[in-house]
Amino acid sequence: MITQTSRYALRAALLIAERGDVRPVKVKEISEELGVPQNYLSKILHRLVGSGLLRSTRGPTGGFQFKKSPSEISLSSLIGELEVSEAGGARRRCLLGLPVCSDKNPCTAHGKWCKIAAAYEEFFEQTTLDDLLRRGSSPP
Amino acid sequence: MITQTSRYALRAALLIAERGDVRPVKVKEISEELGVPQNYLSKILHRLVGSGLLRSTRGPTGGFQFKKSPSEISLSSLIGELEVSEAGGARRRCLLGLPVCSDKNPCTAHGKWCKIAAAYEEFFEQTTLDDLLRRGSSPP
DNA sequence: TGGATACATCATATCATGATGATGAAATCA
DNA sequence: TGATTTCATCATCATGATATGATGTATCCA
Repeated sequence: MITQTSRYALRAALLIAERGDVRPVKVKEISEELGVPQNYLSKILHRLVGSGLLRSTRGPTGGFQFKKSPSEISLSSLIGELEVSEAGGARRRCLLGLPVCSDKNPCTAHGKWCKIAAAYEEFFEQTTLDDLLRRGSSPP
Repeated sequence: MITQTSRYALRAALLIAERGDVRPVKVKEISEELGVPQNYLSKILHRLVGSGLLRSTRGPTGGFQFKKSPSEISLSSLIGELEVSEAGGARRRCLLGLPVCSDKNPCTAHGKWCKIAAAYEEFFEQTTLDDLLRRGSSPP
């Protein structure tokens, strides 16, 4: 449902969100903790720097930090730039991949499928990093 | 959400289901109608023959037919064998890709995400080809 | 029997994803 | 200043998805 790259990004982001307010979090630290290839993770985080979510600093005491609060970062804003191929999203919306498929002009799968696709998209748009941080209580 | 290959398979299957009871449906006919590469489609349909869903016959009057009624063919049985990489499905069930993520031992995304993933899987398991055939009426 | 038809298969190409290893470049600090 | 640390980047690779084109092979029918 989401790419490996996005999963890495998500888990790394959670670590950075947890620890980043004290000091920058190093790639090596994250990659060892998550079991993710260091160079690959470095490139992923670098893309998140490019999309304006993270700040990176080099040298000793360097690492990655978020520029915004975790509560302001939706999963879709995090993952959005990483999922290149699914971009456009139009393809995601019609199960059969028809160029025209809408409420007015639906394919035979439209009724059921667009509910699935909508729930999927809403989840990523409405869930924030903060929602996924470990907490004492778990809201419904 | 699903691969191009699966989309081709689905649309081709619908054509075959619609027309196949009269006579076998030719690859060329399908590929021209759907705008799908003929050789590629041929290979996809051949895989569906391999998984026991379709019967193929060669020569003039040849083509593809379903071995079972469209109402007995779930989308997951159709697509299941075509989506190699997502096989196992365990990866699909945890947003963060954790090896262990269950109701008893959930990741922080589990609550919301497993509803999404479950709805997705149920759709493919419970929807049959017959459900997607053009009909006069459209059930809720 | 032999040509035409249509599926089966082989060889090959392209692209994105997911990765590995080496090197470059900025920042820190002794 | 110069060694160390850390991110940035380059080169390369393996794999699966998505094809394309040529060839093989079973079947039908005149």
